[in-house]
Amino acid sequence: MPTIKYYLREGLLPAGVLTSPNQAHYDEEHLRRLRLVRALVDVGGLSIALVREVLAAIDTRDESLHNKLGAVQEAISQPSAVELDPLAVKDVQAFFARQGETECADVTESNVTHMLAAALSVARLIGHDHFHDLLDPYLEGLKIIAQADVDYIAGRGSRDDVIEAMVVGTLIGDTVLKAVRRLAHAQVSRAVIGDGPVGPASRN
Amino acid sequence: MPTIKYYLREGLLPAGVLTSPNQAHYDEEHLRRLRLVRALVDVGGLSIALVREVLAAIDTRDESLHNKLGAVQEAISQPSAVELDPLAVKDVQAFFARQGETECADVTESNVTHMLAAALSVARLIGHDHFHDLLDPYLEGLKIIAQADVDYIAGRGSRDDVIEAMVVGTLIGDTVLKAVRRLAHAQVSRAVIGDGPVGPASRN
DNA sequence: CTGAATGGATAGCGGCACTCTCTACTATCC
DNA sequence: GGATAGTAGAGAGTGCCGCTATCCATTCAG
Repeated sequence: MPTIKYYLREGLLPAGVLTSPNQAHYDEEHLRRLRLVRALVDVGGLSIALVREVLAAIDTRDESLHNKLGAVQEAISQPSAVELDPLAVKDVQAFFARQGETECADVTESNVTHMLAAALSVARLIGHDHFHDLLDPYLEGLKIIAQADVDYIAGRGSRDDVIEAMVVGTLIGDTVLKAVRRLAHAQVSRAVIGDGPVGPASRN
Repeated sequence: MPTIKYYLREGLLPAGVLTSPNQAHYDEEHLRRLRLVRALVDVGGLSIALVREVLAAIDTRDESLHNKLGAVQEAISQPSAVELDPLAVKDVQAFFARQGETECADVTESNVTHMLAAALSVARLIGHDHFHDLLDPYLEGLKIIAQADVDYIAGRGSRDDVIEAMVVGTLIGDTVLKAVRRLAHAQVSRAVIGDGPVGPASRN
């Protein structure tokens, strides 16, 4: 309960309707919002500040869904102070070019592309200078996944539901994806070199 | 530089060879390890404690690659104190059954399955009680991705390289995957409702 | 009228990732 | 040989973040 007060103070939850100077009323919408916040924090691993940004993006009324999705994506893709390797930047640009994407002259323009370039930069730094070869198969697999995401979102009724589904689908989806990827790795690994189940795996 | 001293103290880096009581020598291997640590922290977003676990898993000599992969996966899948929804647990079990996986009687046995169950639990809590419909298409896409990962790892020479590639591929791969997924979303979104580029997207 | 509870605001706490400082020593340059 | 600069190692301190505890005035129930 004190946590809720804290969230109210931080502006993550709208203030309740004051029925009297010391009694505020919170409706179903408040509860829903609270659960969304908890979901973003617990599963998405977002900081309070980031949650605030995401909520702001959600609450902006006068934007197209497409833009809103973009805003949410920007918000949840922290910049990470890694310095970019020019070669990694080139990798990203080449990837875009291959996909017939818009030019993407400046990778740092968007947090998402910046994040991608940063990841590839670090990969290079560790000596993995062909990590970008994975981009194409990744995209191939992700097209299937993104299509499923869109279908899922489309199955939602109201506009509010769609927006929330976008956020949830993106953030919880990331976590689910991570987990299922681990399972897929385990499956393939078992098929190739396998011995015994991977599940509990002897620690230490 | 003080950070390196800190990492040494925390046991993330092996102590250098003391050439004299106040002079230690660090070789290429140390540098490589340091860069790996920075990669795990910066891109993987792991805490110092988690990095220690991952390194411990890497450094354990007497285990099969398969088990080592499992250990790393366990280490980087934080439990998250979300309480599990029994229905979500059932979803996970049904998913396993569908894939002809090992029984998976206890979801909490592995951090990975626990993570998956936790994510689905939270989804249910927010009213998304059909999120598990996404599991199958996710796996379908991820099979392509996992295959690419395995091919990538197989292209590495020494055993040490393979192990590191596993870790890097898993953790940096997660980040890359996240970013590319955003791009795929943007692509599909543009195709469906699109207007204008998503990239910079007007914030606020 | 009294006691329990609430909203609002301020201050405090615990954990984490560093960062600073201090000591004891050594290697080096005049 | 002596002054200077540099390093290892260890403990304490710092800043931020996400809460949590306390306080006060009000107010509602009995």
